[in-house]
Amino acid sequence: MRLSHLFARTLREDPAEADAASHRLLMRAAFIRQVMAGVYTTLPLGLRTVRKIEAIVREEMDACGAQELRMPILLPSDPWKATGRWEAYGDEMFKLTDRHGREVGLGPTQEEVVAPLVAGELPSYRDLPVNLYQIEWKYRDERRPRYGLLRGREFLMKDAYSFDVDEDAMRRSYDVMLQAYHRVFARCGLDYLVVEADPGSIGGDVNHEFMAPAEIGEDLYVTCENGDYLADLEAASQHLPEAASVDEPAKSEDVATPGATSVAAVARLLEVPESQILKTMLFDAGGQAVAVLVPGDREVNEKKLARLYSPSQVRAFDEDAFEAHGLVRGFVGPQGLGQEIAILADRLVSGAGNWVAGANRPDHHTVGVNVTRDFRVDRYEDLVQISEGDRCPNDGGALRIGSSIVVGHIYQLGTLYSEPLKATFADEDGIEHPYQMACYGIGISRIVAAAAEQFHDDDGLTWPKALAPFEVCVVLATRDHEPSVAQAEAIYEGLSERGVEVVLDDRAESAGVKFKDADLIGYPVQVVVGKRGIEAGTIDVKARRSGERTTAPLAAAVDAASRALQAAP
RNA sequence: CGGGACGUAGCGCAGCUUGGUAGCGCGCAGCGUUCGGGACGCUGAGGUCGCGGGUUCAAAUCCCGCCGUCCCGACCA
Repeated sequence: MRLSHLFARTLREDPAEADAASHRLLMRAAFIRQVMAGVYTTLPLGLRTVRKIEAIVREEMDACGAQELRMPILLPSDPWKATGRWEAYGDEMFKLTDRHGREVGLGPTQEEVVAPLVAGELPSYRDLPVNLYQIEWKYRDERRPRYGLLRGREFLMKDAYSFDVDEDAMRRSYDVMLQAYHRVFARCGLDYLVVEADPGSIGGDVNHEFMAPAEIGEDLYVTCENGDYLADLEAASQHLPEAASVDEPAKSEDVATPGATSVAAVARLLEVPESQILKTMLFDAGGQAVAVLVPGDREVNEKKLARLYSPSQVRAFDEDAFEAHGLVRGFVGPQGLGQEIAILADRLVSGAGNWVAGANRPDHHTVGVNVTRDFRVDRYEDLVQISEGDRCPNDGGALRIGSSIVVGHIYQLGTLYSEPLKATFADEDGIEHPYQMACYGIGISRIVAAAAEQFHDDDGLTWPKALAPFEVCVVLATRDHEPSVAQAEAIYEGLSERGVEVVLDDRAESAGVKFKDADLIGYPVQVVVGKRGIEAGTIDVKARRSGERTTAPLAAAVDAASRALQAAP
């Protein structure tokens, strides 16, 4: 490819709407252009990177026996109503009406298509297992699309679905894919982690998230400073601190705290540490009122709470709920709460006493509050969000919180979808059973953004060679010097013949522009051919990521470039 | 959905407070010079000032409504 012919106009300045590094640089380097919020055109350079990721994914999927097919994006609503997801997905699913007034949707994921398909084709246990995958655009009407390709309303995803006769077989299929996923992300050159995570709305039991650590990432994970613990923040637990020696229970009495509805305000007013305040959070769990007690310097992890009450939905009390229970928002304490409200406390609460809690009347708190004497706890559970510095459950080391981008997520679904969809096979005795399913997603377009987040510097992108749109750029750093032009052409041809993905910057631009563009686009290796070098019989090779520059004899130019590429990450 | 900001040439922005001929930089076109880290000079093209309504002799500028984009929050494979 010659840059003079490539549809790729770089931007000198950061686009106003781009904030995230990946968004900014993918725009500037002419990989993508925005069409509307969360929807992008993929330009030729961007598409080459996408195709490389697709190729890696295809190879690994095919190698572990999965078969590629293509399912529609435009979907009938009926199967979605059968699984309850037409409602559950809500406004996040794009829904439209065809000319006959029938409801149809754009696919956010494809269980509802693949399960009936397999049921129609593979009616017998003899036909199983099978694993089907596709690489196709997905549609989700995100409440807030953001950060360019990181959270779009349209995104490219590899989704796979395995079908097995029983749970053991399903777990075997799952493990094969788990290993394939490791190979995919390793081959992409990404820094990544695997953690067991919260199942979210897809449901199912076991699931693993593949996370690419990046500052901008929205998914938090927890590690131990000693490297022996790794978990999704939503699932992380901690080693409980030694129970502090509790002072003699003090006399409990009400104090006026006008307007102090927040932990911070109460702490300031009464001059006590936030950790001494007993925070009482109220939730509705499928009609059951639940009070959750945590120390004031802690947050409730709603996902942990939700798991205790699954499948009921857990949501924070709204104004009406406070009123219905006669509670004063901002001044709630556990003292005297009726049996109709379940009282859950985090395990941290058991180790301390003489709390400051809401007095259940406006503008008052109660000090010297102690469990049993002043309030009851129905259950102690692990309910707090882990914070930086908490103790590792394995060795007590300090826990650290990191942010990451989820680039892959795999789930053991069991019969969650096959059952409502009546997707069944006959066993040896002719008895019908729902398939044991598992599903496996990789965000292809998200990997582009995640890699850009992980691999860039002040000058632009620094792709791993597995993902770069081209491996080598031959920069012709002169316009009129005929011998240089001829040598650049020769090196370009020589690299092409060796199968290197090479681009020749033969544009009528100044050398400075070409250098800046080469850095911005992030080819792993640059070969600089100019008058100065050619007259001395040399060319220069620059490794983009390391910045290392070497000068090589002109006769060995192709070898030098190949070596630099070999050495590049 | 709640809070905030922004919308003026392909891109980045000024002008708006205090209404009166629509500007700057980059990019683009032509000519010349230059030619290894976003070159220089001269000439030139390019804008319903997001859309609709209102106030006014006069609106990019003031008022009302709508649309769009981004950021924070809530939510989320």
